[in-house]
Amino acid sequence: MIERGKMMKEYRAVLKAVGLKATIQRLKLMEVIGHSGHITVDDMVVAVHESHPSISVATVYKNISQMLESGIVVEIPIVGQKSQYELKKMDHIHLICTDCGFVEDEQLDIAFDQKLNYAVTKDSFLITRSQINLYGLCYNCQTVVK
Amino acid sequence: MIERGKMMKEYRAVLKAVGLKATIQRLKLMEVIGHSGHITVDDMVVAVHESHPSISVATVYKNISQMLESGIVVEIPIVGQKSQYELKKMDHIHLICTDCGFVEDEQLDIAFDQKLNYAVTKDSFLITRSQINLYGLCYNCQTVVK
DNA sequence: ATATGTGCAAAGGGTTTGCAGATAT
DNA sequence: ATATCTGCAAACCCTTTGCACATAT
Repeated sequence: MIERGKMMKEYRAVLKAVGLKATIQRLKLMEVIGHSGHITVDDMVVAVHESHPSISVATVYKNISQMLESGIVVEIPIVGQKSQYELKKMDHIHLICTDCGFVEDEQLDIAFDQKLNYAVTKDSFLITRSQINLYGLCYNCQTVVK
Repeated sequence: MIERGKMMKEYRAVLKAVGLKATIQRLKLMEVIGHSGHITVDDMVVAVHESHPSISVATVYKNISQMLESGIVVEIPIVGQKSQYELKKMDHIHLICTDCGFVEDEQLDIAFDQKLNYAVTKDSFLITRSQINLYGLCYNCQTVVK
């Protein structure tokens, strides 16, 4: 589990732990993802280019795939939009604004967890990961006049 | 809200209600989606072709878009897979098997709803739709020896 | 009658792949 | 030293678009 805003050294350790070499491209990528919280591939490419203009799109894709496989990055599929990606952390809820697209994290509390376990028992379904997305309007988009 | 297994006449009414003409292509599509529960675009194309071989892929895409816009069909984005689509019904939970890909519906109960409302109040976030996907292993994939 | 919808084929855009040269360990 | 990684460009999807013909109302 990685927390937001970790520094390079810690990303190095994370990569090492899953057997991936700590290349500049990978470190920049993790920095970008960690800093943003959640981000699309396109935005990753743009952001990474700011500090390392020569990184290729292919490299970004290859690395995202590897990081997904190794579990250090997680996909957030979103209705009507491209998926976003985030560094692996505790399961939590996403509040997704259908107007501006902003994604906010919300802690998944204990009562919720119990609820999830209930579903397990009931259906003989072994849950390994929960993905809770609530779509609606963020505070800004509720109040701003269009 | 549409229930699974409605017949042609009812699909006609649904289409009329949102101002879409009741073409054979659309009726077949709704039938296929309704019958399957949840289905990918590719599988829709295959299934529709069985009863109506001349329907074009472009038509399927155009119709899915329109049905999403008009709200009679809903997208289910899934981690690491293509999105699936279902006819609009009450919000519910999806149990997604990460092994065989099977998607099962689970009723969203009242306690859950209260929880969602709590998030609203707390964050001034106006929820319009909830999407809860639980990933794991279905009963079959837990027991089958590989 | 006419506004919509369909099918075709071409265009578009995002993602993947293969390979030679570069890099981390 | 060498297994792994990067960048490039081509290949590959899946999805969208434009247009002439067909269809639902």
